[in-house]
Amino acid sequence: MAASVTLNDVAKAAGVSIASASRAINGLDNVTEEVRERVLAAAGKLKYVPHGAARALAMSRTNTIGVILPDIYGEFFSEIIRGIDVGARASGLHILVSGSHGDVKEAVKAARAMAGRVDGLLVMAPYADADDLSGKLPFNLPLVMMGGVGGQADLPSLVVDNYSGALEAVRHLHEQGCRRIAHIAGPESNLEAQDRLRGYLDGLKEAGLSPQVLPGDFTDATGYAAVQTLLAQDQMPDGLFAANDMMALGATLGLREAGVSIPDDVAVIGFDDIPVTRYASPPISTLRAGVFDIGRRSLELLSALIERGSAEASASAASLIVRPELVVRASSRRR
Amino acid sequence: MAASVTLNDVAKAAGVSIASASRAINGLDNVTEEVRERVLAAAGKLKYVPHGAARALAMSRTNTIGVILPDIYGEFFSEIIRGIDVGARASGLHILVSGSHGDVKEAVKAARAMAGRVDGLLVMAPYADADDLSGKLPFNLPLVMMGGVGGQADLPSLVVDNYSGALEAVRHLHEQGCRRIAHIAGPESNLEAQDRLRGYLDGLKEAGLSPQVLPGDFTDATGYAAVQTLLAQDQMPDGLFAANDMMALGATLGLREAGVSIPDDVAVIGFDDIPVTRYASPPISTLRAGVFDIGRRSLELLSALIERGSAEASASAASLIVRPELVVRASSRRR
DNA sequence: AACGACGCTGTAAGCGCTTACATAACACGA
DNA sequence: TCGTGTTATGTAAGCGCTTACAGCGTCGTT
Repeated sequence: MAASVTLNDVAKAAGVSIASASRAINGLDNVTEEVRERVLAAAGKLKYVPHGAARALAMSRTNTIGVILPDIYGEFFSEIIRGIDVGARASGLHILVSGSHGDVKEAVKAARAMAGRVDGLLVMAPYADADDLSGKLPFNLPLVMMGGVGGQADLPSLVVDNYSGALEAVRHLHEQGCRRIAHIAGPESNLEAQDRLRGYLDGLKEAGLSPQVLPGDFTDATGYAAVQTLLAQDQMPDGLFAANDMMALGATLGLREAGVSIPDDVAVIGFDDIPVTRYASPPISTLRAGVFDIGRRSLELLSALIERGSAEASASAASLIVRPELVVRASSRRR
Repeated sequence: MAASVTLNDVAKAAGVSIASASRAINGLDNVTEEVRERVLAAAGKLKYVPHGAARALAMSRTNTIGVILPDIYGEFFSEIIRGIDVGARASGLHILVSGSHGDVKEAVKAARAMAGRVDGLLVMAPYADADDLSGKLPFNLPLVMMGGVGGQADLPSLVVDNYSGALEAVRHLHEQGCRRIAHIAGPESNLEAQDRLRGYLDGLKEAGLSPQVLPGDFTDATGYAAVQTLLAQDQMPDGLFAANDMMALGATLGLREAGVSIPDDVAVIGFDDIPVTRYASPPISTLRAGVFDIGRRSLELLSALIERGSAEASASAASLIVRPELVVRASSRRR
């Protein structure tokens, strides 16, 4: 079914041995110019294309890295992928992506399927029960975690300081004069969401305010739903911190529909700084986690691990912690 | 570096031949229960993970399909990928993605790199000079084009009827009372953009209006810039058709800043129906190309090609044409 | 009791490629 | 002229896996 013309065919057509053909095609220097030309000519005529799997098997090198994300689309992951893509191009690597759809088992399955097809793994698995992962993932493949792991996280990783970010969000709203600050939380089993919730709670305690937490799952729909809940109660909050931007977006949509003024009646802030926050009306304040950079830097880290022996390097690899940056836009700026 | 424990190790540990080990692991029925258990136990203890490349080489089957897009991030492509992902999961396939960054040569390079690592290719290459492609791509790999090709398009493909869509957009604006309808075009070398431009021009002719075309490159920045140009001229248009949603988004941003009312002063419509159009304010009218479906259906088509012998199937594969659907939102609805 | 049929297991031949090693060819200085 | 170093080429051994085929023990049948 697949590519039928092999290196052997090329070698025969050029009248040389398969070894010479291989050398000529790979640009090694120990071949006569004449042979090289003959081989390349033959390859061109036959439309020869090297067989990736065979090459990978022979060299145990794939020049491909596997990427496992909860999902592979949507603003947030798209931005991560962009970062990875940029890094990968710079390192001449290809990427094999897979979505785990929020399931640890799926993530493990995906990782297993990638074994032997990639030189390293970039994994984001913000699952609370991810102890499984650490045990099952590393079939001595270089691995970089994005965003922290459940169990004993001794893996090299790039994590966002979600707690501090959330704290900062709350402080910001407080400074803007908000006194009733509600929080739309992320999925309960999501580690990042948990940290953001902790930051929120501590922030409110610090300010001496009483918290209100609404459930959410990181989608705009739940942000919208949360607002409906709020609208139905006696007193609206005057500040709203959503655990991510998509929910903040859904929330502003709901507020706008209800004729609530942002930020005057309710100040809103999200988390992540995905591109769409800028187009919203009003543009949404957020904590810039540098999503793009997380992707790019993770890849660079992984790439470095691969270059070295991986095993030793892996041990030395510090876990980088990214401190998110407060980005104040119209949705929370009161004058 | 990579996975070190091989099937051979497992076989030895289980005290059986490598063939039996293979059979046990792959769930074939011709093994004693006892042997199977021994093998699986050994595999578990040794943390054996099958080597993908080796398996691929031996079976000439990868269960992976390659996806080549101009870019692999951003709302539009993200949506395509989502469609592909959904389809792939349904068919038990993995996806190897690559961005061609708007360059035919890159696309070809990516495709070559995928040879032997995928069972089929899903390609989007809206380049005007894509004749090269048709010649160089098909190393007898099943292939489905998304969105049409430059040269003689005898390849199975899924294309959007951009011309009709554009025509419809113009008619809609006209019906809403617009009499000076400007167009923000896509990249000149982009086939889809060309068709949309043609549709626009024909639409204006049909309505007896005179056209005004502004350059763009599908990014929000150029949509914004186009509006600046318009604002600087004597008379603003009262209708604006952007060749894609991102530019429409940038345009509305610019108009809003300038205090121009949408849709009363200027009615705006985009193309593609990417998710963000719904969050914009006002929500943007557009032509729903069913981006998600294009991804999913392309994959299904490809998957079918792979199942059959590919070659013959390829010939019979009709090119599906998707007619975009007008979605009217607040940005162009005048009452 | 002998024979074929049947089912499990092992042996070995690849899949297409790279690469260590052997070989051959050639040029050089002595 | 011969040995030696240098370089181009070929041979063959894998990389880890699947799978056709052969081998062999068992059982049912006559």
